[in-house]
Amino acid sequence: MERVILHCDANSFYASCELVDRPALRGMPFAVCGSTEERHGIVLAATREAKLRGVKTAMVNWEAKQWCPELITVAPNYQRYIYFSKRLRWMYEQYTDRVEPFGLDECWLDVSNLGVTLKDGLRIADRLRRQVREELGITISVGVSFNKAFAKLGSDMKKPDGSTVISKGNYRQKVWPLPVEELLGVGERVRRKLESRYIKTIGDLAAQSPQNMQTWLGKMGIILQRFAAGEDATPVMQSADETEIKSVGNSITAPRDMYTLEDAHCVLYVIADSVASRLREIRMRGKCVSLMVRDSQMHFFSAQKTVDYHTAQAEDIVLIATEMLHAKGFCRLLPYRSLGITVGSLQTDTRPVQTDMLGRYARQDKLGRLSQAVDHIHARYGDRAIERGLALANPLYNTIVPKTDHVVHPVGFLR
DNA sequence: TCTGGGGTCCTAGGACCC
DNA sequence: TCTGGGGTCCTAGGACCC
Repeated sequence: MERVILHCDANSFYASCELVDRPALRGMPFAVCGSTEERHGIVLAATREAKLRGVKTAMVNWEAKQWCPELITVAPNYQRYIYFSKRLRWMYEQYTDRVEPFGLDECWLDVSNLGVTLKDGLRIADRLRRQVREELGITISVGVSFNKAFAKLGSDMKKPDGSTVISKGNYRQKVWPLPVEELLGVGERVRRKLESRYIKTIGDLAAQSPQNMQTWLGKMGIILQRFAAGEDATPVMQSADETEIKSVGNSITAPRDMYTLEDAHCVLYVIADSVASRLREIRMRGKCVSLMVRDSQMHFFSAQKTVDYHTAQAEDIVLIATEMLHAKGFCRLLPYRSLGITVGSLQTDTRPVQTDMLGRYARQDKLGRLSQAVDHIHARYGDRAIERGLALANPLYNTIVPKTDHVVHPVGFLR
């Protein structure tokens, strides 16, 4: 039996949520902007009008101001977006338990368990759109198809509030003429590679042999060719099986370049504090620490180290990161534009911890209790209620707040 | 002149172990 | 002098998504 899959995409999600909360913005040129500092901030969501006019919506602030000097910038309110995202998902789950989120504002729904046809799928899509509009005050676009890749393409076709069916009867007309980069999984690099082989449309890609694609692009090549040919068989995941978190990280482009190791150390502490506290929030610990450095020429470097214990303590993370910074010769890269730390190889903090006689266990235990106390104080009296001495010593420390400024909305890709 | 942030997956080479 | 093979883990970098 044919699958019936919907892809629902909320339009200009951040901007739409802001409009619901702040109707005064209606008709005004505004954008939700991320990051603390004007110089490095970025427009996260432009007005729907900009999107409709085909103006790209992810750009740095100065660029946005050039487009539109009277632009009103709005700080993001991720708690609200998460609230809207959950409401949306709850509405989708009234139709099926197979709802797979893709970021905050997109979901695939597999409704084939209801024994429906694509035509019925379209009716569901239209009903959903109306329901979302009436109950949440935002609009979604929906693609209806027999696989996930085409459903996603469909949801891009009638914006800001429409449904599109891509069936086995019409995909050759509707999908194959599209430029290849519209396909899920084709970014700039892959597009260039394909173009050099005269593969410009999704139809061109569908016509390639899997063997050639494998040679050119490896595993990804085969997947993409299947997507293009309408042979994507990847399932929509059950709502119940939450994807496990595999890593937690933060990175920061500081308000000014970091010229000294003291500056870098300070920023690493800010980042490690944020990562560690987020790890403790989700009750995880990790043993693989990776360090990311970007120099002032925007060159990217990274290194990682796996240690033989799991931790959720900023002190451990900073220590490991700093060791790497020196061991890999990153000191020579100063000044830095950005720094980042990610902790992976996670396990839950309920797993038993190996004790030892070298004092490490005792130290971990002590640090654990200390940070627990600090977490409590932060939760009760705010993040500024208790701070590191470093905050007094280096003004850089207080200018960046990764945990609240740069919020998480992971996108699991091609599982 | 100004170039974000968080996360996942893939790849290729190397180390290590049995 | 002659120098296996497979599995697993680690590492650095690249690509993609929103």
